Amino acid sequence: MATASHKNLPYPDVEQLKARLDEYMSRHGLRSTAQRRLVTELFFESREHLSIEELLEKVRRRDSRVGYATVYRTLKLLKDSGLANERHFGDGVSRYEVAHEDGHHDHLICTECGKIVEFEDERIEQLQEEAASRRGFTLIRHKHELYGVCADCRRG
Amino acid sequence: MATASHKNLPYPDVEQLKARLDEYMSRHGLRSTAQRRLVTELFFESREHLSIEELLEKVRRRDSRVGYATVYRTLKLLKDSGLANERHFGDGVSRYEVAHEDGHHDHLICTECGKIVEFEDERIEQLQEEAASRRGFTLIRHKHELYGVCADCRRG
DNA sequence: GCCGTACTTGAAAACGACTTTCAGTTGCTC
DNA sequence: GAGCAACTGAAAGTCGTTTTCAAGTACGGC
Repeated sequence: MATASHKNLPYPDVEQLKARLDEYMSRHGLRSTAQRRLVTELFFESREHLSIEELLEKVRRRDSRVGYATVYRTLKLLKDSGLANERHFGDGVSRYEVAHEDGHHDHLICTECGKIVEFEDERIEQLQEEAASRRGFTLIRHKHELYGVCADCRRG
Repeated sequence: MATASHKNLPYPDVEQLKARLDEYMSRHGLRSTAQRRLVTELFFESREHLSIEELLEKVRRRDSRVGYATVYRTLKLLKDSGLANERHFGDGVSRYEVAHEDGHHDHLICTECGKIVEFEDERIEQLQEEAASRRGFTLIRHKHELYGVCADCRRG
């Protein structure tokens, strides 16, 4: 496993993510291109929930010739490889986040400024499991989003 | 308030819903047309989570000349009047349900057959409130969906 | 009951966010 | 270094709405 020797390393270990992607790509006969390296690196370094458009913008600051379809396809690749999760927060656009290896989290979304905060609550997960099994369902996954106004916006 | 004198009345009291809609429409200078009456009646009588297309199909069995746009606009009207809720279950189409006057519920969705079951758990609502306020958010609404396989499909 | 007009309707065009196609480009293996 | 399958960007296509527009009606007033 990668070592997090610096406290101020970008949050998910970018080098490890790159290595996992390389492994996936070679296993599937995929090629390493300048565009893919650029898109995936910027994505891995980001801690936000990016839309295709937003990531494209970041990418074009470094190389203005990259096309929308390339970012789209690269995010699809990341999703397929398990390194990215696709999320929908009800504004009609897909957003992507780096997939944590250690399990799952849900989201709090500020309806004013769009800020997205992650949260986890084992007790809620338990109650979900209970609600599902009580109704005869075997739970596979869930979607749990809380919409509200964040402290900054309430003050503002 | 409407009286539920028959036990086998369609579930949400259709007459009451119609009355609420009439009230909203006259308050907003809107007109009662044959199409609107047909669309809203079929919607109110339904206990399902209908897409525009599905409701259109029901409507056209009674009057084949009704257009998609009319159903779309009538559902928008119902949403605006608070009588319908719009939901998104991740298959790319909007679905509508009759808005219960007595609070809120969430959904369990079968990934095999698409069956949708409603559930409510006050304990989960509490924990959500707690998760939000702990992070400085004032909760406005939430979205909570559990995806799994229902008993029927597991047997099948 | 008949008018006038603002509200409605259905068909079709427009929209927005992807998703796919296609002709030209480029990693990678031999 | 050649060959070819994978990749890329631009543009076209898809899909589920959403809006436009010309023709069709409720419905309050006469």
